[in-house]
Amino acid sequence: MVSNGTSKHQEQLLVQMEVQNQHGLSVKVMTDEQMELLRKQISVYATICEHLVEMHKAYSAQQDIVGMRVGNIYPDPLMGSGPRIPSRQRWTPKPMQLQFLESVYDRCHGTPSKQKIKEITAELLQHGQITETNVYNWFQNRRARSKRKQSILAPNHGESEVEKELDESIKEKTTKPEDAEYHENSMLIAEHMFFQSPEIGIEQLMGNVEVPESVSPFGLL
Amino acid sequence: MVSNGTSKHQEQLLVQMEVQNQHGLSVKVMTDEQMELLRKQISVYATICEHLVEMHKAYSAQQDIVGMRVGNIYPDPLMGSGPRIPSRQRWTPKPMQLQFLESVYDRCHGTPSKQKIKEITAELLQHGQITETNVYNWFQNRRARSKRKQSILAPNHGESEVEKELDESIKEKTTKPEDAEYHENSMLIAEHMFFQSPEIGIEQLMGNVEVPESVSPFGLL
DNA sequence: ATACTATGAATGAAAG
DNA sequence: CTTTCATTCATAGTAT
Repeated sequence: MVSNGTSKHQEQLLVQMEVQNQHGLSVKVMTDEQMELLRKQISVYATICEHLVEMHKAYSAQQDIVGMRVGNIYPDPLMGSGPRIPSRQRWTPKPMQLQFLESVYDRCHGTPSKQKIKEITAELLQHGQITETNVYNWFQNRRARSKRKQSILAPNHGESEVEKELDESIKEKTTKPEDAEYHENSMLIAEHMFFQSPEIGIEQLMGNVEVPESVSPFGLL
Repeated sequence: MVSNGTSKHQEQLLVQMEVQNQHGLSVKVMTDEQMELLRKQISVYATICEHLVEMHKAYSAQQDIVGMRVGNIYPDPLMGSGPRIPSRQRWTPKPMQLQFLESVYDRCHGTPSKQKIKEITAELLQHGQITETNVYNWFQNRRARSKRKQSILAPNHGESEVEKELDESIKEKTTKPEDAEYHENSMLIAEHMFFQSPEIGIEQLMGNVEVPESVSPFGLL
C-alpha cells in the first residue's frame, strides 16, 4: 500500500535546486526526494479519505452530508489501483504507524533504547499488529538508509543553492537526546505538526472547506 | 567533481512560477510557498479525515436517523481527469551500460562492493546519466533474479511448493488486487478496504482515533 | 486503449 | 552498525 514519510528535519535536509526555466526565471525545483516525500504524504491521505468515503457512502446510502470535495484528492496515479491488501507475511507499517515512527525518529536520531522500543511498540499496537522487532528493524533501516542517502547526496553540491542544515547529520550521532520525550500519542504527533488547522470545524467541513486551489496539488504539477 | 566544500547560503526565492503542461508533460517545479500551501492542504485533509471518522461513528451508532436525502453531492469532481502527479522517472540503462554491467556481473558474481560501485558508475557515466544507486540496484536485482530463476528451474522434483508460490504471485498480478479468499461473505464496504474481517473496521484503518478536540491524530503533517 | 512483461526501485528482515 | 537478501511495488516498454 502506501508508505509515508513525514519528517521535518528531513525536509530541512532536502536540497532545493535552483534552476532556470526556459524563460530564464529562477525557480526552485523539487528534488526527487522532495517529490517522493510529498507523494507519500498525499498518498496517505488520499488513501485514507478514499476509504473513509467508501465506508461512509455504504453506511449512509441515501444520506450524504459531506459536501467536501473529496474527489479532489488524488485518485492517484501513484498508487496504481488503490491500496494493496496486506496479506503478506512481512510487516507493513500502516500509515499511522509510519507517521508515528517518523515523528519519533525526528526527535531522537540516536539509537532508541530498548525501553523506548517497547513504548513505541505498545503505542503502535493501537494502530495494528506490530512487534518490537519490527520497530527495531525499522529504526535500523531508517538510520542506515538515511545515512547512505546523505553520502550520495553530499559530494555533489557545487552550484546548486545549498541550504543544508547539516547539523542534522551531526545530530545523527549515536547518542540519544534524553530531553526528547514523547508523552502521549497525540501529544507527540501534535508537536510534530507542521500545520495545525484548529479553526476548521465540522461546520466548515460540511460547508466549505476550501482546499487552497492554487495549490491543488497538482494543478501545478 | 567538485569536492564538497562550503555551501552557499542563499535567500529563499519565492517565485510563483506558472507551469504549463502543454504536452501533458508534467514539470515538477514548485516554490517554497507552494510547498507550504501544499502542506496546509494536507493538514486540511487530515482534519477532514478526522471528522469523517466521527461522522462514521455517529452513523454506525444510530443509523435510524437516516432520513434526509441530500441528493448528489458527490460530484466526484476529477476522479481520473485531474492533473497528475508526475510519476517518478526511473533510470533506464542504455545498451552500452547494460553490456558493461553484464560483463562486470559475469566476472564477479558476488561482488557488488561499495568501492566498485563507484568505479562502475564513473565508467558508465560516459554513456549516459547514471547514479551509484542505479548501479547498486541493478546488481541487487540482477543477483536476486538470477537466483530466483534457478530456484524455479532446478528444484521441481516432487515438491510443488515453489510452483505454487509462483502461481500465486503471478495470479496476484492480474487485474484487481482481490484476495477474496477469506470469507465469501465479505462486506460490501470491505471491497476496497484493507480489512475484511467484520470486527475490523475504520478504527484500524486510521488507528484508534479518539478524535480529541484539540489534537489531530493526523497532525503529523 | 488494454494487458502483459521486464525491470528499476523501495523496504522489511536478516546476516555479518 | 553495515551490508545483503527477499519480496513487493511501480513503471517503461511491448504486445494484443
